[in-house]
Amino acid sequence: RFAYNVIIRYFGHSGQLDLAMETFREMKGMGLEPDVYTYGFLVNAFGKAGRVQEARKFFNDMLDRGFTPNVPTYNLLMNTYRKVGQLDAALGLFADVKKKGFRPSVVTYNILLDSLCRRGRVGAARKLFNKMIGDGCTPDSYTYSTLVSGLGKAGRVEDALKIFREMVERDEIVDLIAYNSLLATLAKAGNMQRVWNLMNEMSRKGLIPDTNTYNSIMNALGKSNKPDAAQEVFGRMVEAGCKPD
RNA sequence: UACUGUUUAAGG
Repeated sequence: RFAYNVIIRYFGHSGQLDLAMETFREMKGMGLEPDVYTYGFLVNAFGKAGRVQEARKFFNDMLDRGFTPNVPTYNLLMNTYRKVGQLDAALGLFADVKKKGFRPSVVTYNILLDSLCRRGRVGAARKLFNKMIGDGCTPDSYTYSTLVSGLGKAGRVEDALKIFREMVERDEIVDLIAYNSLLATLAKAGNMQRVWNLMNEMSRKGLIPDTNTYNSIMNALGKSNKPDAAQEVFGRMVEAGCKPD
C-alpha cells in the first residue's frame, strides 16, 4: 500500500490525473485498502488542477469509508477551495475542523488568511490573525508574507509595513519571499526610496535578490511610466548576476 | 509518505 501511495502521489504531483486514478483502481483491485494518505494525495492532485468536484468527492469517499481525516487532510481540501476562490466553502471546512475537536494548524490559518485576502477581505484576515494568536497558534513566515502581500494588494501599504515590522520584532526569520512581498507592495505604491532602502537591508543580511525581486520592481516602474528607471533596475539585475527570465 | 506565502501585460 505504501508503494501505491508513493506512485499515486507522484502522478498527482506531475498532473497525470488519469494515471493516478488508474493506479488507485489497481490498488483497490488488488484488495489493498486505501488510507488517509491515499485519499489525501488524490484530493491534492485534483485540487491542484482546480477540479474541485472530484477533490471533494475523494474527501467524502474517505469519510464514507469511515476514515477520520486529520488536519493536513482538511488543509488539502481547504487549499483547493482557496485556489478557486471558494471562501465560504473554506470557512465551512474550518468550522468542521473545530467542531470535530481538532486544533487547526498554522497551515490551516495560512490558507484561510490567503483566501480572505484574495477576496479582498483584509479586515477579516487581520481579525483571524489576532484570533489565531489568541488560540495559541504561532504565526510563521508564511503567515506574515501572506498578510504583507494581501494588505499590499489591497493598497494598505502602512498596514503591510506594520505586519512586516511585527515579524521582525517577533524574531521570525525574514526570508527572501517576505522581502519580495514587501518590495512589491512598496514599488506598486511608488515608494521607491523605501524600495532601495530595503534592498540595501537585504544585502546587509546577505540575502540575494532573485528574478522575482527585480521583476516586481520593474513591473511597478513600468506601470507608473518610468521605463528609464525600470531599465536601470534591469541593468543592476544583470550586473548582480541575476539572469532575466 | 501528504498541505500554505512573493512579480507577470495590452486588447476584447
